[in-house]
Amino acid sequence: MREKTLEEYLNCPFHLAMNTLEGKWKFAILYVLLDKGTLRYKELERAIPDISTRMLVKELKHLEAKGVVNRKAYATVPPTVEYSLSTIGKSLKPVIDSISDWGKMYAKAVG
Amino acid sequence: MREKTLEEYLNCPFHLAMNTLEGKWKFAILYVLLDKGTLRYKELERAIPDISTRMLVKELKHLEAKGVVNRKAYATVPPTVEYSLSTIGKSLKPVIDSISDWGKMYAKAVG
DNA sequence: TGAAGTAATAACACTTTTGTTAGTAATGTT
DNA sequence: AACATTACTAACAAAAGTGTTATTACTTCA
Repeated sequence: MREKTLEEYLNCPFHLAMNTLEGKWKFAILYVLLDKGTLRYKELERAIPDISTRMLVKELKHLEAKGVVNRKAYATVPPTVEYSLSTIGKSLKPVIDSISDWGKMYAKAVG
Repeated sequence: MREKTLEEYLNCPFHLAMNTLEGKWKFAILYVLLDKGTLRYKELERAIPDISTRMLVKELKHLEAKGVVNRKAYATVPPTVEYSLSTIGKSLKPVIDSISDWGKMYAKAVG
């Protein structure tokens, strides 16, 4: 069997998925959007205590670029921008549940 | 409903599980050990091209400390140290599969 | 006129993660 | 006597991730 290159390791489906899950804040954003559906930027900020503007904007842009989050802007004053999960974003739910379930199981197992 | 604190966000089951999955190399280590069962340190090193000694040692220690990996040392010369997955480590397989499956699906969906 | 509100952006600093290079101990093999 | 082998360790450097602070534009409300 052929050796896997570093490229293949890092661009494998696992890491592709991890791109939308890893880091300090992505889970919180996905969790809130899964729970609430559609939220304005400010509502997201309030729903995720302690996140900085910088990180919230950065992660939203990242998730939008990946097609996981939808962004809709309205020409109001003050501005209105709504964020929600795309269809593919919503499909992350069972993955997130699988990860969380293991975490619960692990917490019990190790005490 | 009470507000979640930052602590609760970061020590939640999701992030607890992510501790054993995230980063550049943990997946490769888990993947190889799931596939091959038990491997000596040097065999792991050879099975994961481009990983540095530093990172391999560091991640193995981390995973061992989390109870995910077992380490067994023999008093030979040169040293023999065998690594394998613990029972709870093996239980990560369906989680890893779930993440990878989403990655495959995503790759098809976005082209 | 001035303050309040929303959705950002930019510059800089700090922290965490990862990489690089060099080296160690012990013994069997050449 | 020198060398290869294994499983590491330590010091330092670079890169990536995250945090802090200040600032913007526009309009409505006080």
